[in-house]
Amino acid sequence: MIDYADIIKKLKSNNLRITPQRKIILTILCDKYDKVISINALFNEAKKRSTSLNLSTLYRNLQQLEILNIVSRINLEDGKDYFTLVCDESHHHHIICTNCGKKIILKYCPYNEMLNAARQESFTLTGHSILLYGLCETCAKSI
Amino acid sequence: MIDYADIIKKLKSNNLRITPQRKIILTILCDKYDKVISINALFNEAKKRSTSLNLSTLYRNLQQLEILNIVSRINLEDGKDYFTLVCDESHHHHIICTNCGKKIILKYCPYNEMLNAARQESFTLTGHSILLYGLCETCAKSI
DNA sequence: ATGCATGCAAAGCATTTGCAATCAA
DNA sequence: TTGATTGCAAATGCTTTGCATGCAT
Repeated sequence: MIDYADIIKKLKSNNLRITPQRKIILTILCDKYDKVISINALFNEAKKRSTSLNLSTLYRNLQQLEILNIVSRINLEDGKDYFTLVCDESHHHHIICTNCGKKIILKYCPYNEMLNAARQESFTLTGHSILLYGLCETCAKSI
Repeated sequence: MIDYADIIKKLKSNNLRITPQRKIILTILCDKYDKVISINALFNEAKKRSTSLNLSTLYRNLQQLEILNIVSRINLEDGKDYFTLVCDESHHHHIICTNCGKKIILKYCPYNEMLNAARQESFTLTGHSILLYGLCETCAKSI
């Protein structure tokens, strides 16, 4: 699993500078490595930790981190984007807790079955998106 | 499959009035019943057909039609919303041509397998979204 | 006649961008 | 030193809303 130090290396090797703003963004994402987090939640968390961070800086950084495949952007059913550290580079999908954002890697992917279904309709598949919503054990108990 | 006349009935039974704007929106959606269409494309098509239609009227109508389960809103990977007539009320997913918007009903749904995967992680599944992207036969040939 | 629907303009909201100042390397 | 990065403010783009007018029933 990728950790903070690895990410810093990856940034350096891409000629990106290690600024206080980048550090705080990455620290928060690492702290919440098993959750997805919205831009606003990330921004508020950064404010709590009393580091100067401008919203546009946050947007710009998330874009860069996404391009470097350090974070991934997940569009949930509420229409908003959420972010999370990429922690498994092999093909997978997610189960996400709609209450706390906890994410689970779902290795299962019905790609072959879908491919067959697509072929029957003469479609050439180029991509797919699968997202499961639910409640994690903790949230299921507390709600 | 639901057709124009059915939709008009459904609108009337819900005390919605049959205005020229509603007619043009529904006519376009019926003409393109096998495709998804973006708000802008729908708006431009309406202009072509030379009927007065304001963008906010379009937004308002699409919201109402969605609530009545006459159209469904699909959020594609480009982040934009697309609309299409609901033409099969039973559970299904879609394969969508990224070139022309053609949609195919995909009856296949790996829900049970996903349920098992979720259980293994102690997640209670509450929803899922599956979307396949591809090229339809026509577009695959022409690109 | 009634009140739902529309057009218009303004407001809202999330995100992006231009630019000068700042700072990491 | 110098070029990447930031903060700020303005701009952008999409969607929603308030309100007076119009129109379907």
